[in-house]
Amino acid sequence: MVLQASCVMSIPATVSVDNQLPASWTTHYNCADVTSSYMSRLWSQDLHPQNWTKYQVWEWLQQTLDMHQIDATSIPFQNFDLDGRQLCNMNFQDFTRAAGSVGSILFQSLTDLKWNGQYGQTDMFTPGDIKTEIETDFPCSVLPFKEESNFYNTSEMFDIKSSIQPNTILSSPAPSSPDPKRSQIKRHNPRGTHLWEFIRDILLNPERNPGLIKWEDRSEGVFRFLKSEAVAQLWGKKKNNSSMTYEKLSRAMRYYYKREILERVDGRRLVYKFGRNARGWRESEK
DNA sequence: TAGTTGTTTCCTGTTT
DNA sequence: TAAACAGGAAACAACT
Repeated sequence: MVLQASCVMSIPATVSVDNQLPASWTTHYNCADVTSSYMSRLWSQDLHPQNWTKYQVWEWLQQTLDMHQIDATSIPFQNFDLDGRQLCNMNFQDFTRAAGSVGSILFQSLTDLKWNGQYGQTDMFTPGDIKTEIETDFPCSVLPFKEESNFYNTSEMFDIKSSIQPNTILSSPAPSSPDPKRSQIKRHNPRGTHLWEFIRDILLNPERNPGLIKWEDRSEGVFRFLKSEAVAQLWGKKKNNSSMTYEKLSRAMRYYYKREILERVDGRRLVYKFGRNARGWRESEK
């Protein structure tokens, strides 16, 4: 199976198959409704939560935690040694009992999956066919912009981390539960979302970012900046850098050529192309 | 504490 | 002539 574009599982290539529990979904939506819609898209094409195996429950659990940037050790995984049917039978109180303050987030996520999905297929993805990517964030770029500015309003972001009480440290993992060490794998992504991912996610969500960047050739990954300075300011806003300009942004973009995240498009101004190391932009990755 | 990474900033020269 | 491109160099912050 393939996942939604921009939502690529992140598992180091060195991790063996049986280790390929959700190691690092680095997606970090900060807005609950966006998160839920994303999760719906992510899972809806596969299998109703009722039909999940224990493994799939853990997959969902960890992905949800990663999305909210919640340390996986902050909830006792052994409390989720359940299959999908048991999980779906849990009510809100059960979730808060099992996961403390994180329970409400998990409940919300599951509820959304249960009601917003389109199920019926039975080819739930297996660890082996999950595309791997170490540092993919699904950034906040899909957050709705303020009408008047088209820019992020970071103050509106839902900072779930700050609401988590780290008082539910996993004392001992359930024998078959995801390895907490694995969930603590650190990725070198000091500033959160990478620029190219930020750009990618604007492209993937044009309805939320009208007229900033557009695809020139979707299948080839060619895109063009329509409002280069606006994108730069948007990026600056995200990075809390009011002095960001397109000139600086484009310099950062050019560094991606060497890493083959972007390819040069000669002779065309404001046009870039995703390279072979850019993930999550292809329609086939959806 | 040093090294790494991913920018950010500044700059000069070139191309469109 | 302005805007954009190209890329070197140094700085910076977060992280390993």
